[in-house]
Amino acid sequence: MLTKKGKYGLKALVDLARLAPGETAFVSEIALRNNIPKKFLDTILLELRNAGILRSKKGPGGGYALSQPASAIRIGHAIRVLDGPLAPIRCASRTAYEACDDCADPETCQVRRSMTEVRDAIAAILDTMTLEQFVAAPGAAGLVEEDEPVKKIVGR
Amino acid sequence: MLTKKGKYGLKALVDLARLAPGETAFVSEIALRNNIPKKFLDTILLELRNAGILRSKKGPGGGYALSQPASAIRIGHAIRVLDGPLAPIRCASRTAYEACDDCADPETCQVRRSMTEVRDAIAAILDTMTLEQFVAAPGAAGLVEEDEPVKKIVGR
DNA sequence: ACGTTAGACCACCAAATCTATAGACTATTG
DNA sequence: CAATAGTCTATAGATTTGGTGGTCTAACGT
Repeated sequence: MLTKKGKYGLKALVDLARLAPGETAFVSEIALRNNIPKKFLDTILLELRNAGILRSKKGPGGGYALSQPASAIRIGHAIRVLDGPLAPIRCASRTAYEACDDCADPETCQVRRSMTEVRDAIAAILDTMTLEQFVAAPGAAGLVEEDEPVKKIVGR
Repeated sequence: MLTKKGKYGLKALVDLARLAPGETAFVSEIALRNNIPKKFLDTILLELRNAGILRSKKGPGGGYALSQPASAIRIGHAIRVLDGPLAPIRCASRTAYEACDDCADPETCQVRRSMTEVRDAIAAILDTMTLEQFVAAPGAAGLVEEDEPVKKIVGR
């Protein structure tokens, strides 16, 4: 499950990715633009910063910005930071494997096998997709219902 | 996330699928064979029964059995019954869509777009896989214990 | 230089929900 | 009657989703 934390984090990343290079944004701005509780966003951005995905500056004129170009940030990474492993079950995770206590033999566990398959499918998408693609998406990717002329968030 | 409920349920289904046709099993048997707390399994099997996946009979000589051949039971269905929608986020679900309250326009939400992609990938696996295949798997299916040269990203 | 102040940062708190059980009782059937 | 499914209630613990209230750092005006 993608929790609200993960979701808010992704929305914030999208927001930041839309900034002009070098520009920064305040937590309060991002919160306002995306309907995210400011304080909650505080802790989310902090985690992303500690993970090296964002950088921040204090004081007047400070704010948050991506620490790398959007093309270098993988969605899967951000989600792992905020919500933990992608695998639907721990014993199917490659980055955070942990045996179940109720399974005698993990090698023959059908549940684990199938969930590993699912995990790989998820990872194939999320670890491949960059923030750049993620932001670019309008119309490009698989999901297009109708016209939708984008809707840019310009100034503040 | 696949919760323990979902996991236990799947294990129980595997157990039942291995029975000879016409044969039934007691909750206590299944619980014992799979290291599942009996009482918890009670409620799980009940839900699977109410969903039409299992049938049960009370009294001596009673027990649980699949209500259909294993080849007709889809894993995705069982998981939805026990753990809810497959989609990592509600607004990306096709079977249980629900708009987020913080999103002005679901159509342009990048998070939703990408998660819909993920959902489709998950569903493609889980809604295709039958209990029969699930049980058959030993060694055959996609999971190799060694390093995985797998990782294929087929298009979307 | 120096205080003001914007805004990041930090620590603890708390309600709500979800998870994973347990216990006791009821209903059904051979 | 005895075995076994089914039902109801409760609950401890974890997780999620925030909130409160402050501390720290650095730019800016004077």
